Amino acid sequence: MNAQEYSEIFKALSHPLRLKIACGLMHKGKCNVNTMVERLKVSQSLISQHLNILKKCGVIKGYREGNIIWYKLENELALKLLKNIELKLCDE
Amino acid sequence: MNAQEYSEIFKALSHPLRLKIACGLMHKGKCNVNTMVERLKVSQSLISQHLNILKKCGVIKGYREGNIIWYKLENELALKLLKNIELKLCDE
DNA sequence: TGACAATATTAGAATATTATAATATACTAA
DNA sequence: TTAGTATATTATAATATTCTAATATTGTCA
Repeated sequence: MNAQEYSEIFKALSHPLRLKIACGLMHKGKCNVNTMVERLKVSQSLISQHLNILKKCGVIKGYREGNIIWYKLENELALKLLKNIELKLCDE
Repeated sequence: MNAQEYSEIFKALSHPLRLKIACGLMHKGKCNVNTMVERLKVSQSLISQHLNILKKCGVIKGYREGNIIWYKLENELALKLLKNIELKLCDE
C-alpha cells in the first residue's frame, strides 16, 4: 500500500457525515440507508452518495436482503483508525 | 471532540504529500522544510503550503532555530492514526 | 549594511467535493 | 400487474482544494 492508497482511506473518513456513518457501522455492526437517514437527519440522496464514496474505496460493503440493503464496515485499516474515535460521535 | 473536529484531522492526513510529511515526522522526530523538499521531490512552495494546512489543524508545530524551522508532530490523535501506516511509506 | 539562505505568502487556473432537487431503479406484496 | 417501499443515480450550482509561478519575509553572517 502506498501513500496514495493510504490517503484515500483517510479521505473517505475526512467528511463528518462519512465519519459518523463509518463509526456507526463499527458499533452497530450493520445498518440500512433509511435508518441512517433518520439517525443522521440528512436526505436519503446525500446518505446514498456518501455511502457510494465509502463503497468505492472499499471501506464498506452492502448486502441486499430483500428490499433492504445492509451496509457493513469491511476494511481492516478503517476499523483500526476508527478505534481511536470516541464513541459518542455516533449519536450526534 | 465532535465529528467535525475529528474529520478535520482525517482531512489533514487525506493528501498523499501530507501523509508522507506527517509519517516522516513521526519516524524522524523532526524535519525542516528544505529536507522535505529534497526527500519528497516537490517544490518548496508546495511543501510550505501543505505544512501550513497541517499546522492550522494542530497536527504539527514549527520551532525556529536560527534560520531553520524544525517541524514536529504534535497531535496525539494524529500519532495514533499514523501508527497504523506502514513504515516504507515515508521513503517514497 | 548587503548578500544570501530558509521559509512563507499570494494570485490564479484547473480540478474536485459537496448539497439539493429531481428522477430512476429494484424489490415486495396484494 | 400495480402500488408502495427502499435505495441509487444524475445534473448542477456553490464552494473548496490543489498546484505553479512569482514575490515576500525572516534570520545569519561578513
